[in-house]
Amino acid sequence: MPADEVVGRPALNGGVRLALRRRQRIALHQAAPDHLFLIESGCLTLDAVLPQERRQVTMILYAGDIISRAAAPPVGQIGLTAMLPSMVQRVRAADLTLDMHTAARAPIDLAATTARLAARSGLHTIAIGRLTGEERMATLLLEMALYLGRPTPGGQSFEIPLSRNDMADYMALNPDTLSRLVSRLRASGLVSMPSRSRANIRDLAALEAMTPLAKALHELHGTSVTQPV
Amino acid sequence: MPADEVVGRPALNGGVRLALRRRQRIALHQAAPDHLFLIESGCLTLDAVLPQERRQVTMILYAGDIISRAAAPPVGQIGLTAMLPSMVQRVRAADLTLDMHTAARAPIDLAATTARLAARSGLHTIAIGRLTGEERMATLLLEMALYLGRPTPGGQSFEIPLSRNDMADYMALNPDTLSRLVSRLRASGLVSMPSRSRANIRDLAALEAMTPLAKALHELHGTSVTQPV
DNA sequence: CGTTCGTTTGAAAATATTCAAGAATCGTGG
DNA sequence: CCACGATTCTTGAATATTTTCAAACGAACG
Repeated sequence: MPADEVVGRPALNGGVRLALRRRQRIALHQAAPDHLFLIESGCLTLDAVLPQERRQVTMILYAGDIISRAAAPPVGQIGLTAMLPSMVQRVRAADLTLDMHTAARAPIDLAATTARLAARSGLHTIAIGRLTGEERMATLLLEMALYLGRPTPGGQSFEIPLSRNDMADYMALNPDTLSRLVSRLRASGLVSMPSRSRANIRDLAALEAMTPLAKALHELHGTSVTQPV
Repeated sequence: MPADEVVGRPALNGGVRLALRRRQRIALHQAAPDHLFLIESGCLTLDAVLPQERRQVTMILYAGDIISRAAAPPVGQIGLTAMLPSMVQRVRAADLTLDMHTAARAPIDLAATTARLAARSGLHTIAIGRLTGEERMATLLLEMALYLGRPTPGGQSFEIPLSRNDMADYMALNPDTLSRLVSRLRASGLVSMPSRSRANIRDLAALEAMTPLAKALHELHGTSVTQPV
C-alpha cells in the first residue's frame, strides 16, 4: 500500500497530516531522507519485511514519538504500520522550528525525543537478544501497560493494539510460541483477557518481577516501579 | 572499573579526552545525561550486563560515531567497553558548537550522526531478531569487513577487535554456538583466519549472499554491494 | 448461518544451549 | 627464545527451547 494512498490534508507547519486507518502502511523507503514523522495520536509499528516471509517489528511508536526516515534501518521493505487509527504528521526536518508544538501543546525537543527513541530501541535489542520467551512476554505486557494502560479496580487495563502475529514479530518469537506463552500467563492468573485484544494486568508487581527490564521500562516512561510486596 | 580511573587530559572543546586501553570501560550510568562521547579512534561496544551472567552488546562503535548517555538504554550496568585502544572525547551537549570538527577534520553533524546510529541499531535488531545463526555470523563478518577491512590480494582483511565472547554477546548467540559457526565458515573456505583475531574474507560476494542485510549494511556504510558473479 | 481469518494447541522436528573435556593461543618470566 | 600457566577457544554429546506443521477451535463478517 503506497504512501500516497494515505488520506492527506494540509497541516499547520508546511507538513502533511495523514489520517491512517488500522493496518495502513507508510512505506518509508519512498519517503525523502529528511522526512520526519510525528505521531500525534494512535499507535504504529516500525517494521521491516525480509525475504522468506520474515518480518521484524523494530519498534512500537506511540503518541509523541518522532521518527525520521534516516533513522530507520535502510532495508527495502521498511515502513510504518498503523496498529490503531492514527494521526501522523509528516514534515521536512528543515521546516521543524524550535518553537513548534505538538498537538498536546508540549514544545518539541527533537534531540531529546530522538534520544528517547534510541534508548527504547537499545532496550528492545536487549530484550530480544537476551531474554527468555517468558521474560520477553512480560516485558511486552509491561511496556503496553505503561504506555496504554489505565488503572481500574481489577488492575491495569488496556486494549492490545497488536495482533498475535505483530507481537510475535516484535518480540522475535513465532506466533505459536507467543500464543503458548500468553496462555501460560493467563493460566497463572497474572493477566486476564476479557477479549482477545484486551488485557488486564491483575498483579503488576508480579509482572515486573518477571522481567529484568522493569526498572528500565519505567525509567524510559517516567514512572516508578511498583513496590514488590 | 569506574570512569574516573580513565586517563584524562584536557581537550579542545571544553571536553575531556579519554585514552582507553583495551577492555577499559566507561560506566555510562554515572555519566551526566547530557554527556556526549565522540569516538575519535579505535573501536568500542555499547553493552549492558543483566543478572545471571547475561550480557548484550547493543552496538559496535567505530571512529566518527557519537553516542549520548541519554540515547543508551537505561539499564543499570550499561557502558562503553574499548575493544581496541581507543580515543574518546567526552563533551556536554551544550558545548558542542556547530562549527566543531572531528579529528578527521570533518564537521560534526550531530543529527545525521545520531540518525545513522539509530539506523544501525534498528538493523541490528533485525539481525538478532530474524536471522539464523549462520546469517548473523555472515552479517557480523560483513559489518567488520566494511568498517575495518582493507583490500589485499587474498581478500578483505582485518583484525577482529572482539573476542568470541563479545561477538556472541553482540549477535545474541552463545559462544559455543558462535565458535561452531565460525568453524563452519572457515571449513567452507569463504573465510580464512591466519590467527584467532585476524580474518580474511576470501569471497566477499559469497559472504554477502549469505545475509539478507548485505545491501543495507553497504548503504549504511556508504559503499555498494559487490556484484554477484 | 456459513465462510473466512486469526488464534490455540499437540506432536515432531529443527535449532541453539549447556556442560565438560581437550586444544590452541597468549602473556610472563626465566 | 623457550617454558609455564592462564586464558580463550573448539568440539562432542546430552539437553532444553523454539519452531514447524497440521488440525481444531473461535470470533468476526457478510
